[in-house]
Amino acid sequence: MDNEGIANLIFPDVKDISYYEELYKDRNLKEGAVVSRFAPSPTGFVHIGGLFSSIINKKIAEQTGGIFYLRIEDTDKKREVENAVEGIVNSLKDFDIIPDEGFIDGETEKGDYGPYMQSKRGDIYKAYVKHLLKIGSAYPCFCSTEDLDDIRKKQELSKNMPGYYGEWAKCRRMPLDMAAEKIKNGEKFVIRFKSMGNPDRKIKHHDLIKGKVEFPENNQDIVILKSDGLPTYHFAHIVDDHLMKTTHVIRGDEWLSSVPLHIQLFQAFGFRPPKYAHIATLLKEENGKKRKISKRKDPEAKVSYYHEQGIPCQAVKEYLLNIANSNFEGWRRANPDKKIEEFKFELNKMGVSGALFDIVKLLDVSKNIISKYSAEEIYNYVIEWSSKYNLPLKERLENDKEYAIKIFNIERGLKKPRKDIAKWSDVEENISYMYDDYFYNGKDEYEFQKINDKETIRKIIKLYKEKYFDINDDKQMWFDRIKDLSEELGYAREVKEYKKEPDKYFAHVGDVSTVLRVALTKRHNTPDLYEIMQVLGEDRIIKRLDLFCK
RNA sequence: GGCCCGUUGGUCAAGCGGUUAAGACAUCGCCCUUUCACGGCGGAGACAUGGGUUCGAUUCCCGUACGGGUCACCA
Repeated sequence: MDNEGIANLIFPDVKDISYYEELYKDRNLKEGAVVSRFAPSPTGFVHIGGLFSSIINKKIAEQTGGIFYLRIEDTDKKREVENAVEGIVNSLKDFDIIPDEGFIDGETEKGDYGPYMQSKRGDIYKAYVKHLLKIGSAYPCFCSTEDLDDIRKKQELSKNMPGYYGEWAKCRRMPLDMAAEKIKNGEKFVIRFKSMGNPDRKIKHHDLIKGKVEFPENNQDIVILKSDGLPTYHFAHIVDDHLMKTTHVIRGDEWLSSVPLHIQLFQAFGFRPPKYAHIATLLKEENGKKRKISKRKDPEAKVSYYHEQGIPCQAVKEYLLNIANSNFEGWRRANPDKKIEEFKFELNKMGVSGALFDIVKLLDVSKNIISKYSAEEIYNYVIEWSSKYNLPLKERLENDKEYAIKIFNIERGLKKPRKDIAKWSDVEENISYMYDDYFYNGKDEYEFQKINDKETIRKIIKLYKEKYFDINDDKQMWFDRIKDLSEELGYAREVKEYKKEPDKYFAHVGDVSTVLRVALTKRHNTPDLYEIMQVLGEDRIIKRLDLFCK
């Protein structure tokens, strides 16, 4: 029995790799075009780190005139989650990340280099495993989990490097006849890569993000085909990225330490490895310590979290882009109206160590983005958001769209637009006082500021209502009248006057208008009171003022 | 523990042999002749640490500490 014999025994009906090498032609792309991919496992919804990675992958492919594709890595049946592919595609779509190839919805794939789902590529992997078997670079291993545990324990005791390698790799030296015998007897086995690496030698790797990295050569005989017949990640990566002509593998840096292995596998086939770029992990702070954002513990790990909060996708994207290339912020300031696509992204400008995900900063980015939307756009976004997360709000807005838009239009569209909405979930609270049911059902315990004596307040409001209020006044007129009112009641007409002679007055025009503001909105911090009153309209105003005139 | 990688203000970060060590978020103060927000101006706040190399190190080298990653028939 020789290598070829074992190969044929294990895979009698498998094609030669030359078939696939023929089938998948080189891509005909212009010089420098990058072929990149996002390759998640369908184990649930997209992780913020996954989004980060796909934004970068997409960007690089796009700006070089290349291809970005979506490949599903579903070789672990145990962890698979139903409908996850659809979820992934849709999440990416929300962020405007549309793959050029691969899955474009839950089940449809496009492109000439598929299938783009690993579970559908079984025969391909087998062909490549068979090839390795034939050339003596792989072998069947019959060790059970118990055997492996046993080996590990012995290694721990003798302080040897753990793993399946060298003298510990007993199946590596098994006579082929014996292996054939076991296979014929139906014994379970996996296929391992026969590593020729020597950890005393170093391999140098130039990572597009991390720069020069040196590792000992890999000497582990890792499993390439599991006993269920599916490949491990490492092996699938080699075969898929080779066949799909990936030029740049841009992935999380948890993979950095497998680079020696991957390069070795490419070499075993005589394939040219792609370029690698390893992205630093997104971290969060907890109890003063940094740690990886975890899907299980942290709600913000899930991309859906931002959706629920009503943070626009554009904001999340721009924030992430800023973490990736910190010059993005400056570019954005210089080009407030340009599309993200025009920003020139550079891998080598990425930070090598993990950044803390700063939600406060994200909200600031979001605030700025929202401030540029028109009232109509805001209305539409809020309707979209609330139809999923706040139905009563949706009904309220739709009941009187015109009124809602007037509210959103307050201090908007100016050179210095108001920036008080950071996320759609802020909106309800933000506009509540513009609606009577909220207003009258809200708390009655609200503070007037400087002027807080009930009788004085009553006097001011009554006089205002009877003598100085006219909904048809323009802004200047309106304010002049409040000044007149202030003067009539003995308050300073101008703030400056008051500051000059603070002893002469009890309060100033600002304090008087605060009384009106609080009476009309039950809060101190509101946008321009004149605009608010214009939107509220005469009836609502009179009714609210009347509360104080009894 | 082995092997990798990293450590510039509270956070994200530029700088990479000679700089008053940028900028943004957050924070504080003042101003914008009504609050808040916006905007403007200003303040406070940093090169983990010990050794080298050098005329000179935040920048280069070595060690230490701390942080992260990885060592599966998971990806």
